[in-house]
Amino acid sequence: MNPKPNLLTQVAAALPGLSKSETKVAQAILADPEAATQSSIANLAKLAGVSEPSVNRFSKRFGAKGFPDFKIQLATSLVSGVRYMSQAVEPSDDIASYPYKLFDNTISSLILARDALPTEAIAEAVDLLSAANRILFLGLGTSAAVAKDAEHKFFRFNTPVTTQTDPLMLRMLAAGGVQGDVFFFISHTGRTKAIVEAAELAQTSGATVIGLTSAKSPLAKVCDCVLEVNVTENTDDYLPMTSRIVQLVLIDTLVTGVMLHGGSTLVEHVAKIKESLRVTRYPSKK
Amino acid sequence: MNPKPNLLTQVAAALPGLSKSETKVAQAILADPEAATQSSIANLAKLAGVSEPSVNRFSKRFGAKGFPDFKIQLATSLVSGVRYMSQAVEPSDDIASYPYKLFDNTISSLILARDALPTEAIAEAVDLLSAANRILFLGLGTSAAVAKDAEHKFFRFNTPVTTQTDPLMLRMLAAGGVQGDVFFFISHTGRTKAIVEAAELAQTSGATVIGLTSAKSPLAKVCDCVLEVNVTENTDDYLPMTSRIVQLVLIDTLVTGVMLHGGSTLVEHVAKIKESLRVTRYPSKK
DNA sequence: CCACCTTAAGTAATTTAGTTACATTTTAAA
DNA sequence: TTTAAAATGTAACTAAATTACTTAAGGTGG
Repeated sequence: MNPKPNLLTQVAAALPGLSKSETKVAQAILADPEAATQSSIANLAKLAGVSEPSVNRFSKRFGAKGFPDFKIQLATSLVSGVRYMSQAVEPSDDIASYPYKLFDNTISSLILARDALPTEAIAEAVDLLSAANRILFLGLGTSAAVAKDAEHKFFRFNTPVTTQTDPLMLRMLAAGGVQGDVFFFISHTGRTKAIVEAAELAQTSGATVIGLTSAKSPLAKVCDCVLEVNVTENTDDYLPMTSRIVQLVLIDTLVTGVMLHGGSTLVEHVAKIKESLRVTRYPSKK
Repeated sequence: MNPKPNLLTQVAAALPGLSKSETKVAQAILADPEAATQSSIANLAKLAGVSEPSVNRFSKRFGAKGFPDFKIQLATSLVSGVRYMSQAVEPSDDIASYPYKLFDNTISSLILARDALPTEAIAEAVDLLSAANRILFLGLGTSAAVAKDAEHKFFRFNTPVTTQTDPLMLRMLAAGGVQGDVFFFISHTGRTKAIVEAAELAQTSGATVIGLTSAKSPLAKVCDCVLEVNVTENTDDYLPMTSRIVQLVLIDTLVTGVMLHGGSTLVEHVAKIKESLRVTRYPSKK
């Protein structure tokens, strides 16, 4: 639907197959993409140590109409200066770099996820969740926090909603599923045994099973509806971080979908619930 | 540090103060920013129904060197086609629009937050967390899920970490704080009474108090270290969504900071913990 | 209420930047 | 070693953008 492979990534990927001067141009651009978007063709040519037409040819090779067009596309690959490419955090990073890297990586993941949203699955999940008599959000570890967040969001609707992290309770819940129940399993890897087994049990029990996981995982195989989220964690040495953010935004999408599905009645209901929280807060001045 | 207010937002904001032809240009650009980045000055002038120099003057008014430069800046305001402006979800939205709006809004918030990161406070919080004997992540409602996520992340370090959502337990915990304890309060509004009161108690008890909240809120006033996150929720009719995402990424930043602070010893410890989870998963094929 | 001044917008000339066509060099193959 | 094809550079050319100038519009003081 939105096939827009990032130009900067493309340039990096094409590097090995480029000719001598084209390589020089590519390197000059990759060295400082922000600067490249600002320079004239003469400037960049000088910087790369090649002639102007070489830069022009380079631009056309990547599908641009010419150099100015290339610059525009390049600028689009940068998000307000965010380098829309994965950058691992290194031990040498300091306070001036790692926070930005983390935000940039998260933003990049969201952009990639946005360009590959499983809209049909989302629509299906919204229908299933809207029709549910009971919803169970189930995840372990990091995904438990995601499940908890989902519970909070859906709690504001009229449908009973639960989370559970005890594996034994999970099995019992899953085994006791009935038609009308929607089991929503969350697992980035889709390989957590306790989750996959619970999903199998739920599937057998006649309940509806939705999975928020990566494609072709064991969990995906046992779901009625799979919400695929394929995020490659680039911070392997450290901790998984970006995938759950994407999961959370996807859940926001489902919340919004259910809300729109429910129409004004549901909106009013949610407003009422929101209002009930007012007294727990100190009033704002405005 | 990175003061880059978004051009598209700036244009929209400047609209009321613009002259007749400048307004026309602004409208033409706002109507289809993507197209504007692709057109020539002649094209855009025709589209807006003004002369070419008007477009040029317009460009300069917004700090650009000229029209081409303006186009580059404009392209930077768009993230791979993401409209880097808040767009409210409307009842008329369907599956083809609302998921993208949600992702776009989240991405926009992250970009804005990234350009206003409280780096000093982050550095301070990292030092405090690294030195802590015990860490308590405390939030209610949506922030409870954020706290739970933080707990999961910090659990992998050597420091004892807890969360608590029962308001009575919260008070008791806070009252019983000792030096070496780090109370980490999470509240988007910073106006939740139970949280603010607990923060006051913790403050009095001699423990260190960190707040992840918005600036100048009641909570911010009673913290030793305030991590300001100023996200304006643009989905007022529906549910708070983007603020917690920013909070989560900020916590990721803290986790990374503590990790870097701890050096190789901590990295090894975390690797060991990660390894311990392996047997709970089905092996991946590769 | 009119004249003048200030600001805004358009026209046309100029300048700058980018492109194309062609020449030269390099490289690989026969 | 010759030859041809691919790659790169030079220079002429084209298009686009900018500047300087002119005209028009709107507001203010006489």
